[in-house]
This record gives sequence, structure tokens and C-alpha cells, in this order.
Amino acid sequence: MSNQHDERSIRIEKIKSIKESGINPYKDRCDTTHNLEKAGKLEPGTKDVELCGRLMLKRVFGKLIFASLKDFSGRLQIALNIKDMEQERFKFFQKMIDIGDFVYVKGEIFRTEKGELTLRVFDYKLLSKAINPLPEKFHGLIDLESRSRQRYLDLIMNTETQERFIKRIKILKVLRNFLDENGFLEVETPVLQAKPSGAMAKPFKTHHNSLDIDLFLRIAPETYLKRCIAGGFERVYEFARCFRNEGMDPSHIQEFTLLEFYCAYWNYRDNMLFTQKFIKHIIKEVNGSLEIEYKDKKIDFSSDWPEYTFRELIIEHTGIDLECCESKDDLLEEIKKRNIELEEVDVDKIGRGNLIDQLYKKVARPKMINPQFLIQHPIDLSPLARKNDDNPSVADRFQLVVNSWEIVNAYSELIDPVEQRERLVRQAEARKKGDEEAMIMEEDFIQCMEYGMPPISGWGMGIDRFIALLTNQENLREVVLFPLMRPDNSAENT
RNA sequence: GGGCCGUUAGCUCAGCUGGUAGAGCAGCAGACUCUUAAUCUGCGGGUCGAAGGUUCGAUCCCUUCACGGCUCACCA
Repeated sequence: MSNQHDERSIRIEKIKSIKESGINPYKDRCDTTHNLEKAGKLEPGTKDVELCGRLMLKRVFGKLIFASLKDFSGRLQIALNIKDMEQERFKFFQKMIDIGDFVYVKGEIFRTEKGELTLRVFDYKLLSKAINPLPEKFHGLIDLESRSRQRYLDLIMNTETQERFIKRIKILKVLRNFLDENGFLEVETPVLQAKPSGAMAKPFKTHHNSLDIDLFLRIAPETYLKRCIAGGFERVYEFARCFRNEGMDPSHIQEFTLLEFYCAYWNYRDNMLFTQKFIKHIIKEVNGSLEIEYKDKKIDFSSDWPEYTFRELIIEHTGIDLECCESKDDLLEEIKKRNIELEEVDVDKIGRGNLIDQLYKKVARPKMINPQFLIQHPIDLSPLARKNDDNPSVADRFQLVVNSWEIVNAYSELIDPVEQRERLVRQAEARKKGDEEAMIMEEDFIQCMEYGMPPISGWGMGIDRFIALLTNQENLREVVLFPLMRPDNSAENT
């Protein structure tokens, strides 16, 4: 792989020769007077400007060199004129400083004949030498796999990548601020759990050596956050990194961030009102406008978001009235009558609630672009949610659907310990029958509930999806700095 | 997990019906004092993802494998 013509070897040779001349090519620090963005706003004629950054471009014209520096704030052109320094220094820059190296430069701001604001360099210093060449200056790094595996290159080469991650940070901050301002306290709950609960999902399994027990990575923070409420906290939230051992595709990653909050004495209706205020505030802060552009669509958050029950949506899209099909078999018959294909759904294994959910996902959800609330979920899909007082087959629950994605899932929490036990027992039975995603019986959580819990409404949001929505991305890997990828072993054998 | 597609120089990409590979950028040597993907001359750089198979001959056809992308299913 390496020979004398290989760029990497050439650069290593350069380092050797730099070191032999008594210069350390890896400095420990650097002072500057401006970052590059601020330097780019200085008046021509400003003297003694000290800058540093990574060299991104170098154009040599014999006795004049144009180059481009990049730092976190931006880019600025620099120019070296052979008249402005000892010839040896000029030659050194020409021969020994490569694209990708970090340099310090000192000089005066001026405007080139072509009008570009530029630093005229009188003095410079090599701060750190790179040995691998950067990707090509015009196309940069394009391939999603390379960009994900070598995110640092993606960040260097594609300014929109850096902007996207800065936007992610801002969104998290705005979410956090809003919750803080509304009296919520940020808490931290365990990632390693003996019984992964709070969602219907397959967990990652690991092992604790000294306790000699299997542990699981959390699939949701829900039951721990509710323990906090039982313990007297009234409003808590957590940005919870969660892990689900399921298939990967553009809208699912193994490790994702779930924001959950819990508020004592609220029901799901209170929470719907809050949600609308909350999300509108975030979008306004981050985006400036309540109408966002997403791919070829416009998504409008500005109006009052409509709410639909499962029943209404399914009547609208299929003509089937859930109230007229009390049993799963009745519903199945109606589905068949209308030639609606639920391909690959194993209708024998799933219950009525799940069948309704599948039907909704097939016929209604793909058409739900603008924000809307979905309410009255089948109770057997919501083992931790409160049963509706008027209709015991549905839960006091809502989802916010945007762009066919379930962005928010929230409900009035079930706080009746006897009923909670029964519901979890039923889940445990389903689990025994082979439903890997049925919820786990968590005795400790029920015991907590038996000591008494106030009325609670809980709320959860898939942060990565929300960010993808606000950054116009279709693949969640674009909004996670270092998404999980299968290790690439080919490079390790060299 | 299934289906479809992809993997060629450091990067971005060509490569015809099978005759063992090209360009641009980057690099090296040289010219050049205003470039904006600078230009000009010359040069070097490849296990064509991997392993088998068919063939006189494979980047190309076949099989298997690896990695990825899209998609279906599960899910947020």
C-alpha cells in the first residue's frame, strides 16, 4: 500500500525533514485575534490579525500563493507574497505545507484585485501536519457510508453537515429550555436494566460479571420516570438514549434518543394542549416560521392541529366502522371484503387492537402529512396507559403524526396498581406465547405504584426523527454523528 | 430477514458484444505575482470489494461471501 509515490509516505517524509530542521510539526497551542468569520468582517487595512485553521485549498503562482483557511466559524482566503517574507519561509510554505494541515498566520487584511477579502500573510507557523489527503475539493465526500463511517471528513468537507449538527444541538437546547421554563426537572435514570420495560420492543442483552446477571439496555425510560413522580417529583423529563434490537432502515436506528416527560395531575387532554404550544414554540425558535419545507412538501404547523380517533380515520379511509366489528374476526372479514391487503402481517398471531393498528398504518398514516393528533388507541396496545372512562376498549392516549411519522406518543398514565398488575400479567402471557415484544412483568414498578401515584400524563418524542424533519433529512443516520455500522474489517488487515 | 441495486486510483466518476484499465481533482517535478473547481508541460499512482467457477483469456459472464444503499416486514 505504501511506496515512495504514495501521498501519505511523501507527507511522512516531509514530517521527518521538518523535524530534522528543528521544527516540531505538532504544536501544543495557538493564540489568535479573531476567528475566521469575524476576520472576514474586518476592514481592509486591519493590521496584526492572527488567525489559525485548517488549510483547505492552495494555489501556487510562483511568487504568490493563495490559500484558504477553515475553522469552525467559517473560511477565509489568505495570500502569501514572496516579498513579504524571507524566500526560504515562502518556499517552505510552498513545499511543506499541504492541504489538510493546521496553520497559524499573521498579517494584514486586504482586498484582492478580484475583490475577495484576504489576509496578507507576513508570518506563519505550522501547527499540525496531516498525512492523509482530504477528499477532493469540488465534490467532497458524497457516499453515505463513507460519510457515516468517517464523519470527521463529512464535517470537514460538507458545511451543510456541520450546520445540520449545530441545528440538532440547538433543537435539543430549545426543547430543554422550554421544559425547564415550565417547571420540569431533568433527571437521569438507568440505561442498564434488569427488566427492560416501558415499550413494546426487543432489547439488547448484556451481562454483568461480578453480579453474574444478565442485564438489558433500556428500551424506554418510562417506568423509572414514573417512579420519580411517585417519589414526589411532579414534573420530570429525560433525554433518554434508548436501544432497540430491531431492524435498521432509514427511519430506525439501534441507538436513538427518546425525550420523555411526565407531569403529575395532568391528563392526556392537558398534555395535548401543552404539546401544541410546545412544538409550535420549538419550530418557531428553530425554523423561524411554522411552515417547514420537507423534501417536496410543505408541512404547516400553524393552524390548530386536528384530532382524529382511530375509528374516524378507518371509516374515512376504508369505510369500515370499528364499532360494528366487535371481534377481531368480524374486522378481518370486513378487511377481506374490501380487498385491503395487509401483506406479511400474521393476522392469526395478533389481537384485535394490533389489527386495527396495522390497518391504520396501511391505509391512513401514509396520507397524514400536516400535524394531527390521533386518539383513542386500542387498549391492548397500551399496557401502561389509562383506560378511557366511557369506552373501556380504548386508552386515554394520543399520538402526534407528522409526515406519516409518529413524532409524539403520550397518554394519561395508568395509576391503578391492581389493574396495572392484571394488564402486565396479560402481557407476560402473550410473551410466553412467543410475542417477543410484549411487555415484561416488572414487579418492582407495580410495587411502587401500590404505594400510590398521583394522576400523571406522560409524553415521549423520537428526537432523531423530529430533528430529521426539521433538517429536511429522510435518513436518521444523517442526524446522528456516529451511527452504528457493521465494522469494516478490510482496512484492519493492511 | 426478503427483493432490487451498488462496490474501479486518496476523492468524484468513465470503462462498448469478454482481449488484464481511463479522466478530473489531489500528489510529485517544472513554469507562472490576483486565483475562485486557476492555467500550462511532464511524471508516478490500481489485488477493478473477496474467493471460487466458465473461458485460450474475466473489471465485464456464473456462484458464494463481505460491506453498503433503497425497499418490504417489525418498530420510534
